[in-house]
Amino acid sequence: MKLTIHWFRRDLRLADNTALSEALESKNNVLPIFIFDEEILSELRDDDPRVNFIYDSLKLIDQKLKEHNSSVLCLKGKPFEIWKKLIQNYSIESVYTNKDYEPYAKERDLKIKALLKAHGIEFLSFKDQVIYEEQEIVKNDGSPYTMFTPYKNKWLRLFTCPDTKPPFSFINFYKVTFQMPSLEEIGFQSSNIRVRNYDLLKVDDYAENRDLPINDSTSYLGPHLRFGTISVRHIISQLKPQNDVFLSELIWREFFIQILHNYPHVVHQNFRSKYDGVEWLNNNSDFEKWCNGRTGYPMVDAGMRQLNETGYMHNRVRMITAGFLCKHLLIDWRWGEAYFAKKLLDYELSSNNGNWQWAAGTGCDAAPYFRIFNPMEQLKKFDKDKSYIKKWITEYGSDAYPEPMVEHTFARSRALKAYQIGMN
DNA sequence: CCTGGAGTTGTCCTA
DNA sequence: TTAGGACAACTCCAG
Repeated sequence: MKLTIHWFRRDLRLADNTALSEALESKNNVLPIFIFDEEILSELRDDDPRVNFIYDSLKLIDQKLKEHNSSVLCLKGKPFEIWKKLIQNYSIESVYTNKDYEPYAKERDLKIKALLKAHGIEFLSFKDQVIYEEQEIVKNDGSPYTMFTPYKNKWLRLFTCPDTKPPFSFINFYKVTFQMPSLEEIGFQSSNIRVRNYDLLKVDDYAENRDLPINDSTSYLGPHLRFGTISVRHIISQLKPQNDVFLSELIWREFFIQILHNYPHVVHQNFRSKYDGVEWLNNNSDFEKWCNGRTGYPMVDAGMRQLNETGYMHNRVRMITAGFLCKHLLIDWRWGEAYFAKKLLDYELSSNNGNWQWAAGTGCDAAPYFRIFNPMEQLKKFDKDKSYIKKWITEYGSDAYPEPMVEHTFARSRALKAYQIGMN
């Protein structure tokens, strides 16, 4: 008996899943699989909360399938080796996936597609993660956008509310129940930090609250978009006309996905080489203070502590902490980017990279280099009653809280000078 | 090809 | 107290 395989990656849901729906319409039974990729996992701590979240999400899918005498086959190893074994053990006709736009994933998929092809197996991938992908929103001459506003205008001009996939019958799943390995068997243990459930109702207050870090008014959609436990089509189909500011943020997400695809050099280099000459100080002990939230600037420290303790950080505070690292401490944005990548539950290469380059002033459509946030001004504006900083800095106001590690005016003019000298 | 308007999220100084 | 301009030009993009 021939099988169709649906390979789950970052689309960890049954509802409104493009590739899965397509697979279930093929003539064969569908075996869903997931591969815990050793090459990615080996970089992580053994209590990484994101692995916990992936595991929990798979467990939910598996439980649902088990109600229908089916299951998810969970494997661990290097994807290429795993696929070699799968080809031997099963009679596979085709493999269905949702497209992934990150450099590592693109390369992985190319290799596996070639491997499958050599065995006469079809590899199909579908647009699912985004509304418009890399080549769909382009300038009239066919080249990609590098500025957000014209990109967004084109996006909105083309946009029609997407159809979500209708519910399906479970009858076409392959009727085998595999036991799911435990988290420990995968080499991980449970984490104290948890991904929170999303709340689409919060989207209504987004525009007025997005600048106020104390208002717990965020939707917490980030990790769910990252791992596909909700579909972006579903989110957008729930939006009202007055949610335009929130929609804008989803368009930013697609803007940076598109930038990463079309300009892959941004992963390691400045989008604008003009700034390649900026000499970073890259002081290790300064960096450590920033990481640990002990800079002496409460807005920066509160943000870093929120990140360290919860895996989340408010949008406004991400800008302030990032700007502080690049401008006040003159530390290479890549250091900060790597730290956020390690800690953020909603870490996404394209957005993280795009926004760090924005903060550093080296990116496409970035903040001008001379725009330097004043952390005390930001505190006055966005946390007037100091409730956010007091929430995260318990020793605030006591001797235990450090003095500012660098004086603002001095750091500001030092940064301006470094950028002016480094620019070409 | 030329042209003109515009560009996520600020801050500081001066009048 | 507050409003306006400087910061620094440059590149992008549509017409």
